[in-house]
Amino acid sequence: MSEDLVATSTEIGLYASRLLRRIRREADLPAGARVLSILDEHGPLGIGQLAKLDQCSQPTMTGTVNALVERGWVTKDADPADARATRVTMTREGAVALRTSRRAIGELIASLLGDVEHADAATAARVLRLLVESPSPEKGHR
Amino acid sequence: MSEDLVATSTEIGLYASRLLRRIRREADLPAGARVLSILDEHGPLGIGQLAKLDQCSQPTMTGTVNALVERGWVTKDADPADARATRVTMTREGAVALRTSRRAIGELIASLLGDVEHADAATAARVLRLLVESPSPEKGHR
DNA sequence: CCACTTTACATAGGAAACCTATGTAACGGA
DNA sequence: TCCGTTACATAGGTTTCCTATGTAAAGTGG
Repeated sequence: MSEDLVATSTEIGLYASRLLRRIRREADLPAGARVLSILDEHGPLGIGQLAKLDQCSQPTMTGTVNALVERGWVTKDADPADARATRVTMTREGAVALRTSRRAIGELIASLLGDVEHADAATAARVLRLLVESPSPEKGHR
Repeated sequence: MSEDLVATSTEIGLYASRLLRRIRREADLPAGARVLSILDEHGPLGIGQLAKLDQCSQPTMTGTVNALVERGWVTKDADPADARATRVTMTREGAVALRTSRRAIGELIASLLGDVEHADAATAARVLRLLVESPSPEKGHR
């Protein structure tokens, strides 16, 4: 593995960390925003499925979803086929909130990007997506 | 402002958020790692200067530095020229810890990158750096 | 049809990494 | 010398995550 690549990767980690704090401060990226994104993409899902897709623990997702319910951005209904399960569905207010949040963050980042080539921004987005979605390197046996 | 650009920017924000959580879980990126990076780049600095460079509040930096002192990764000495100020200096153990942490994160990300072109990874790093370092868009007056 | 495991969530408790507001002591200029 | 500024420390709170564990419904083998 090239030293250069490790160095570049280190930078990505470092800057991602600072960027997130900046977004949290200057826009406001609630934990629930990610969940709304997932529901927008996949439609109604259960708590466990949401947790898996967002790569967090199930209790964390329970809490996040409850917070979203209180805000009126999603509803929790019983799954008719399985009394244990829950179906989390985005409400119309949730869809509005998602659009608003996306726009705020998008515009913040776009303004910070300044005169960066759009193609370079797209490359960055693609690389980040890959980083998030690629499976974990197996450690040890498995 | 182009809709496409806003969409790309939104993705960058979303993926940065997920990436950071992934790094925290799979490598282990202590809050202090960023401070060590800064000290490595700039040499000994005061608390306030560190806070400014890391873009966090001064109390947060006080806490982070104290934690680093407890771990033996930095020392706090009085500034001989100013009794109020503190000089935070990285120790040899801190330098080792920084190298170790960088390597762990770098290798994690590099392995996740898989067969992404190195040039694309470098572009992503450059874009992220810009996002972190470009000044805030002025909101309103000043 | 009755244990027994598994699955889907909920609850409890706690840790990390931030923040704002405020206090204290030294510095520095009028 | 007085007073505003600067450099930190402290207090107290929030957000976002975690592990461990409990509960109830759903499958499953005998």
